[in-house]
Amino acid sequence: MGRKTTITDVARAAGVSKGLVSFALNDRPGVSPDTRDRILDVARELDYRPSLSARSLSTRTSYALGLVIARDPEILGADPFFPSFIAGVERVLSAEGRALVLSVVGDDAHEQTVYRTFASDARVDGMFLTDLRHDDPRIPLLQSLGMPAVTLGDPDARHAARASADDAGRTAHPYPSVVLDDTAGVVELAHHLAGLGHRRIAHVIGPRRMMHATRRDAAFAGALAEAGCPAPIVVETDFTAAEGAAATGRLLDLAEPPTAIVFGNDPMAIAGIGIAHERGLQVPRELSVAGFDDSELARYVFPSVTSVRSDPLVWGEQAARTLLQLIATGASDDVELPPARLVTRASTGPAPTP
Amino acid sequence: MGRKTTITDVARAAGVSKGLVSFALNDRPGVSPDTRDRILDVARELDYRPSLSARSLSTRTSYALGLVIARDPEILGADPFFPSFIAGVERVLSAEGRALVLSVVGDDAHEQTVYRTFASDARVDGMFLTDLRHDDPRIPLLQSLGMPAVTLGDPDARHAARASADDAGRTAHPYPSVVLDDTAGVVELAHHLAGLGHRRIAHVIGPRRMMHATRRDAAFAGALAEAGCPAPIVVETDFTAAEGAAATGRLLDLAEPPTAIVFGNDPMAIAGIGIAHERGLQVPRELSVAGFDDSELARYVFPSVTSVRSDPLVWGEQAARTLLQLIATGASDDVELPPARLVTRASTGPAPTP
DNA sequence: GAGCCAAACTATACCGGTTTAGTCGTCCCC
DNA sequence: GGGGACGACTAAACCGGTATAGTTTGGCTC
Repeated sequence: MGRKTTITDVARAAGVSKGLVSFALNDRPGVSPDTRDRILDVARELDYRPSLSARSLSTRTSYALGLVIARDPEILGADPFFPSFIAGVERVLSAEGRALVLSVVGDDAHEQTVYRTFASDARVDGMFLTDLRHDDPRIPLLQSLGMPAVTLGDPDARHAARASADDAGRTAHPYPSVVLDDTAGVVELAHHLAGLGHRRIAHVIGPRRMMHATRRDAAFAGALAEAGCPAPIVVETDFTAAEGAAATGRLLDLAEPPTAIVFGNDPMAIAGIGIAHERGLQVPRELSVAGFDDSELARYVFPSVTSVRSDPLVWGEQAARTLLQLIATGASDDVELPPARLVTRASTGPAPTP
Repeated sequence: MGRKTTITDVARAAGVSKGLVSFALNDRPGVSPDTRDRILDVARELDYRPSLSARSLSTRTSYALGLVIARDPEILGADPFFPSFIAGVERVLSAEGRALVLSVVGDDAHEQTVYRTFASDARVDGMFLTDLRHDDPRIPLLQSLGMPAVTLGDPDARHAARASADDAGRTAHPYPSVVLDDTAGVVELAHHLAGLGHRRIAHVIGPRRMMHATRRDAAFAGALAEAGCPAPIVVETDFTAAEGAAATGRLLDLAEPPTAIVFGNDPMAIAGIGIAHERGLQVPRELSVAGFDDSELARYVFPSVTSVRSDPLVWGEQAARTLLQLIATGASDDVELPPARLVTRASTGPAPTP
């Protein structure tokens, strides 16, 4: 079987130089319409496909984007966020002939190495920054590596700056962000629970070093205060169902256990319901439970789980689009997605009367 | 800031030709020990890293492996198999300086395109074939594209051939396979349920076109027959919690509903428990439920779910190793992993007495 | 009709590696 | 001491594109 057809084959068949073929294919000026058409015809006929590696070498572009996930494999499996996010990214990339290079790392040290390797190998043209952390070290790292990136959420914690007098004074972050305001849904949830008469409420959040954990914590506590409720009991976890279950156990062991528990993701909420049932508590009659992300399973457990719907798929799509634009034009605006909304289901109900 | 150091820089600094540097770095014969050491020293000092794209171009190797997942994003999120599998693959690849290129596609037509594109762009050096189908069209496709691959499970359905007289006569499959015998766990499960006195048993399986679905179906039915039980009621689903729930509903509506339901994955099992509870049925007192894969959540719902533990992480590791070996040496043996084992938990119990 | 300019096209130098053909020197052997 | 073999190394071709400098062609101007 013959070799793959190269640009030289096309040039020879069309009777022109290979430089001109390159021009025609990347439709750049300097090619007469007739010639261009002829070249394109020949290329199609020979089923010519430019070699990615040759192109990468001369353009210093890899036509791929990178995603490094720094979570324990175990958690990754339980949390539906990333698969959906990836699917959204893919939807955009595959249409553009680009690929997604994925890396899953356990520890932070290894994480740095992967970012460095991706950059120095020029394996990707840009990266997605998820699970943003406070003063995220990856931002200066990527900046020093000259690697374009897009962040999921605003690395400057604009919500905090908003309260301060000098909003304009905040540090401009170097990368465009795609923001999905999760606090909106959390606030709705706080009002929902307060409205149901709950006063002793617990908030089981993800790792504090991740911005979304503290951001939601602040939003939830703030909204409860506004509604005249006491501050929630906050428990930090690593997002695993195991820690969600453990946290629930500890909360229910308190002298005055909460009447409602809000979890940072759905798997933890489902595990929480499991613990409650194990102890013979009725949900929501004796304990209300809510989750986050609104995964498929939330609808199908018993009772179905009240959750805050963030849309990882759309988030992925938009992040991919933003990153591609940044790479192509050198600049890209921040994008604000529709805020997360509360989805009320059967796991939340009126607070039990004492 | 200066350009990246290239092989020419190293050659100049070491006072040799760049060809020799290449030899030294890929430790090939024809370089004197002294010179080799000197070159390596210089390379280290200059922090030289070969350009991936340049190397790709001249060696026709991309140093990346590909995984195409043909599942609906929604299902992907619910099923923890892939994230764990990917984490396992990554563990091996990152140590080898290779990357994983991922693609998530919804429909089959698009699937073909992605395989073709990966091949014609030479974006990957080999591919993982998961969710093997009967007479899987991807095998001849990849073969015709000259793309190395490794299959998860045996595409020849050896378990069927085993029964036939002429075992040697079966078609030799072109790709090495990494087999994790899931039937062992399914058989254990059948005996477990039969031993508990269950007679009316349902099996909610995944899509029939996937080999593992029919394989497990056959194994389960066979083991039940052996144990003197009637044939199970089989329901085909798409692996979503939604269809798992729907199937459960239909089964419980039967005039003689099953006393035990076995599901093809854990999310469906959890959804099944949800439906049972919704109808006021006690699990396992009135209905026993079992899942598959033994995901984290299975341990933490109420009641905890009896499941068959397949080990996606190990599967991913081994598949990566096998594929790398195939690519490097041109041949690789099939690998047999420890079989899946039953994990008994609280969701299965004695059959209710009529 | 000489002079000029732009458009269309060619030739060639890259990109940064690998690989092959060829050069040089040294040791060995008869 | 001449010839062959071998080890160490260099020069240059090559992978398949893109980018740039240079050449041809045709039309327009005065």
